[in-house]
Formats: sequence, C-alpha cells, structure tokens
Amino acid sequence: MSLKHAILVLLERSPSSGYDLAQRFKSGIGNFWNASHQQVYQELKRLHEAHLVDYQLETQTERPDKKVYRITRAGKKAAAAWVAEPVDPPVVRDALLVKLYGAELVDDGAILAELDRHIAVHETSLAEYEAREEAYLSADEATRRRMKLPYLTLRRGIRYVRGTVEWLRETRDFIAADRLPKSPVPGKSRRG
Amino acid sequence: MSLKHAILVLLERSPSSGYDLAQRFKSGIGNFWNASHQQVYQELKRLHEAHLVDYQLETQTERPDKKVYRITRAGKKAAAAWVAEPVDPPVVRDALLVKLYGAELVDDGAILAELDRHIAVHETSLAEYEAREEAYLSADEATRRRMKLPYLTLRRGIRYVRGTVEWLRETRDFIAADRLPKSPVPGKSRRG
DNA sequence: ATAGCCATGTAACCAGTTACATGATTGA
DNA sequence: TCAATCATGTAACTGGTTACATGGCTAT
Repeated sequence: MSLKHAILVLLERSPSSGYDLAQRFKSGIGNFWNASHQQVYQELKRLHEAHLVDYQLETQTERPDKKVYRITRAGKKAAAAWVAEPVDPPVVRDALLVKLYGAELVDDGAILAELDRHIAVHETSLAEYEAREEAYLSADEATRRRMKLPYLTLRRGIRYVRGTVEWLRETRDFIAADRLPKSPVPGKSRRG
Repeated sequence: MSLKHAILVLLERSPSSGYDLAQRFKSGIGNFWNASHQQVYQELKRLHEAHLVDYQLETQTERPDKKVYRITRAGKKAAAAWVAEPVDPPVVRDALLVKLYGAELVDDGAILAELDRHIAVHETSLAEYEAREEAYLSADEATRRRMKLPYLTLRRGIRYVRGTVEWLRETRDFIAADRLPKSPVPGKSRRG
C-alpha cells in the first residue's frame, strides 16, 4: 500500500487537513497519485492510531473547524524507510486500449470520436501542466531549489501527456486513413 | 469494471482457456491490461453464468484437461456496447513518483540506484516491444491488416516506455548534477 | 434560489492481491 | 532433485469507488 506513504510524504512537505490533502491529490500530485477524500480521512485515522501522524484541532469562526495533521518522528522514519525500498513500475490498466483492441466490434466513427475526446482532455491538462512549468522556471532560485522534486514529477506528467497525445493522433490517422468510417467523422469536416 | 470486457474482446479474437488468457495478459496485452490467473478464472465463471461466454471441455492425454472458452452472441453484443461507450483516461498511481517526491528523506544514492534499476527494467521491455514491432512490420499484408489493432496498442507501449526512459534519464541527471550524493553513486564512477 | 467551497465522516460494495491447494510432465 | 510449464481452482484480505449524510458561508 502506498496511499499511506503518499500521505506521509505530503505531510512531510507541509502539514495539512484531510480536506487539504484531498485537494492536493486532485491537483498537482493528482498527476502521479490519486485518492478521494473518503480514502484520505480513513487513512489519516489509521495513521493516527499508528502514531505516524498527529493533529491539532484548529477552530475557525467563519468555517468548519479542522484537524491539521503533521508527520511525527516515527512517521518520518517509516516514510524514509519506505522511500528507500525498491518498487516495481505500476501495472497498466487502460480501458481505452482495450476498446481500441476491440474496435472491430463497432463503427470506426465511434472510435475516432473517442480518440478525439481523449486528445481534447489531454490537451487541457497539458496546458495546465505547461503553465505550472513556466511558473516554476521563472521562480527565484530558492523556490526552484525547494520545488525541484515536485517539478521533476511535473516533468513526468508533461512527458506522459505529450506522448499520449502524439500516440492518439498517430492512432487516429492510422484508423481514419485505412478504414473508411461508416458514419461521419467528428472533427474532420472543414466547411468552405 | 473492465476485466470482464477485456476478457470478452480477447475471446472475440480467439477462443482461449483460462490459462491461455492469463498468459495473454502476462505478455502482449499485459502492456495495457493485467490480470492474474485467479482473477481470470473467477471472471470466466461469472461470464459463463451470465451466458456471455461458453466453453467446451477439451480432454488431453499428456496434459491436464482444459476448458476452451468462446464468446457467445450475447457476449459479442455486450462487448460491442461497452466498446462504443466513452471512458475516462486511467488514474495514475505511480509509487516511484511518490518516492521521488519524498526523496529528501533519503540519501541521493538510493534514489539514483532506483532510477537506474527502472531504466534497466524498461529497456528490457522496450527491446521486446521493438522486436515485436519489427515482426509486425515485416509480416505479409494480410497479417498486418489482421493485427493492426493489436499493433496500435503495441505502439502505445513503445511510446510509453521510450518516454519513461527519457524522463528517468533526465531526472537521474538532474539529481546527480545538482545535489552531491552522500554515498557513492552507482554507474557514475569511471576509473582511469 | 442555486451552486460551489469548506470541512468531516460512515457504510456498502467492487476489484485486485496474496496465500493456499493439487498434480502430472519435461528439462536442467 | 529442483524448477518450470500446463491446468484449475478457493479463501482471506486489502485497497478503492460509490452512495449517503450533515451544515454553514459566499458569490451569482
């Protein structure tokens, strides 16, 4: 299990509430690890029972109170031990590839539309990632030094998404050129 | 759930025993979908109960008997319906990135060694993928036509692994150059 | 009014992993 | 003799998703 350790390394960087952690998973690191708030709260509970984190209740007037979690000395030790261990690359489970593999079962139009949709989705995240990269590269040296490791993970996201879009386009062209679609292909018409 | 559909599209291509399917997941399509034999057998049982697949018992003399599964008409219909549906890109959960993010907790040497290990692992699969690509490209036209969709998924694997190795090298250099390791860095010494 | 953000949780369910179990044949 | 390949499964557990639940504040 790594959610446990993902939370520990996040807390090591900065103390957060469960809500904050869920937010951090949604954005930035969502690019390399994901967890819903439900998962986060339960994991925090377990980590607290194991004395790897502790928290202080922060009472707020205009908003709900929150528990701000910090990593403990034991937690830091556990995190360091885990980081030093080797891991296997993640196993891939990409439903789009299964669909492509079974594309003969359906109309080409459906597949092409789906590929286009994925291209659009990935280009949106790419724009976001690139904006973040620019922000990093134009930051002062101290910030750049501090944010080096998060930046390296961002690079991974950029390369991943770029590679994915390239492959999607290649695949789209391969299918569109070789097998004529039975229904109109979205995004191909150019009136005029 | 997609294991169900992954099995259906595999069976649509060619009837297989549970064992065969598990093998097919390990190699070829293992590049885009993974499942253990335990999972496969249980899923086949469920698919059979739902009448989406059926099987014939093949008795063998020198080996254990086996059940050869085929997709049914209902199964084909279900698979086609699923293939036509849109899916979200898979969520990423890459423990190596969590480790990199938390790399400050440990010695640089440990991280560099881990990056090197991943480079080696990925280069091994890359060689395998490239060999398969070459086989595809030098096959006769009929085979190339028949294997087009599997080939497109193979392309995905090739691009993915190449991108990953590039990123690993970039990251390795970034870390090795900028922060001097506290212990000897593997693969950096050049006696002479 | 209505949606969205802040903030915390429980419960039921589904998917995936690990461990356990059996047994013949073939090759190092 | 030991490991690998072929072939099938069950059981327990862990991790992750979906649904449900609450409630005030802020901006449109």
